[in-house]
Amino acid sequence: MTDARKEQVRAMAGIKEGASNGGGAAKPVAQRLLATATRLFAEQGYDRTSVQEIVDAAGVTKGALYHYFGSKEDLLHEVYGRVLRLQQERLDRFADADAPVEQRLRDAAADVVVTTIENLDDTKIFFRSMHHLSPEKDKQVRAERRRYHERFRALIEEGQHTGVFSADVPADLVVDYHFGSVHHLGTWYREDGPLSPQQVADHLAGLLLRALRP
Amino acid sequence: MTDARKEQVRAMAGIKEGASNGGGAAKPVAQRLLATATRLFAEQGYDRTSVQEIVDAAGVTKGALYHYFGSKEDLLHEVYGRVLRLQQERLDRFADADAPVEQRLRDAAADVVVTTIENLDDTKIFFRSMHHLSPEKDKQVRAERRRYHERFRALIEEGQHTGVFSADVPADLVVDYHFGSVHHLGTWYREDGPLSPQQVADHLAGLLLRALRP
DNA sequence: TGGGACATACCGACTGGTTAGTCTGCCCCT
DNA sequence: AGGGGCAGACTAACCAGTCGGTATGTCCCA
Repeated sequence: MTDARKEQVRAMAGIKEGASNGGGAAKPVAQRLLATATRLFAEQGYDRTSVQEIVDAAGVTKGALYHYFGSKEDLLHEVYGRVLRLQQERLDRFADADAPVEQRLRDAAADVVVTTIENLDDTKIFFRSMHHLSPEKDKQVRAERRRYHERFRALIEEGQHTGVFSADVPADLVVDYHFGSVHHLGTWYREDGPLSPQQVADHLAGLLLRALRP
Repeated sequence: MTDARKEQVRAMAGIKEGASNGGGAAKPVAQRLLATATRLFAEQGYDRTSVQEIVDAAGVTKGALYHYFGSKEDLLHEVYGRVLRLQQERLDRFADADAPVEQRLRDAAADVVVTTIENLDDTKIFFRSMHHLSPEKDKQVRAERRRYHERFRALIEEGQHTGVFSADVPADLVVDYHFGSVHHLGTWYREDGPLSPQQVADHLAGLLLRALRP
């Protein structure tokens, strides 16, 4: 299989289940491999998870994995791409809405918390294993992250310029402030804990908005 | 060398330089090994750093490393112990001070930011590689971290009970909120950036205090 | 004061095990 | 009959930890 074809297959690995997949048949192999790898990376870390472990857990062999993916690192990169696309798309939606800036920021800030918790495996991997990427892929991921960061910062600056947010703290720092708490969710949030994802999101967004009160 | 003796030597690895070390002589080997390992772990991650790399960079051989440390993991654990002891000691000092609770919380919150930045290599390792510890050491580290967390939470609860902090957000969540931003420092803070450690600390402590205003 | 007994500090070759990735070939669908 | 989709044995590299060995003290008793 050519590398270009692999690219296509990787893109398809994210498609919804059961599209062209009749009855009780199992997930397509590429999808199953990515899902299995995601879980294992989140549980044990990237370096501690061997390719053999992944294929065993997915019920296939190395031949299958290297048929669909070019390398172990490709799996990691795939996870990153998924998270980045999802969060960027959602941020854009909230930031472009027709509402006062306080509301847009609150909604965007809360939404990223909810989607982070709902994809906690992906985001755990994202924050914990970023430095395992090769220089080129790392550069690409950083560029996409910067785009996200800047969109978020623009919201805060808008509020600062129009006077609804305090301007005596750098907007950049506020972005990292909020994403620190988002980043940290993977460390402490437990599904069986006392707070629902939405409750956590409301609290964190509330704290951010209050910290920004003039 | 017995294991108990190794314990002693490890404890000494933290001593100040030049105590019984005359003239221009290099650092003691154990100290140099730990410092080198810390730097390499922070740069490349624990799993990506081989023991051979560490001893090469420190200018010794494996024999020396295993003379002073029981295992590669011991080096990691040593870094953790250093960070935990330092931060717990400082938190206790600020929390026990004779001042209004707002002031004590502000000082403690700002101090942990400054010491985190000043020991950014250690804290990078701490947050990124915690899950590389063996179950027993992990348990020990978690216990010490919980003690730290609870001391910090007590400060917030005190303020909530006396009415100087808003009580409509769980104190636990506020602790994780702040430590999220501290945790995150290793990702974005650059020594050559526009803000000094103290400035970052003042901003972050300010944001926390404002978020807690009733 | 000299010398044996023992400890410390370190060297570096070696071992057993693991790992990512490759390659050849079979099976099945079209 | 030709190629996509995989199986599974294989390889070359690497890695943590071990172990026998050496050099440099230090202590103690004759």
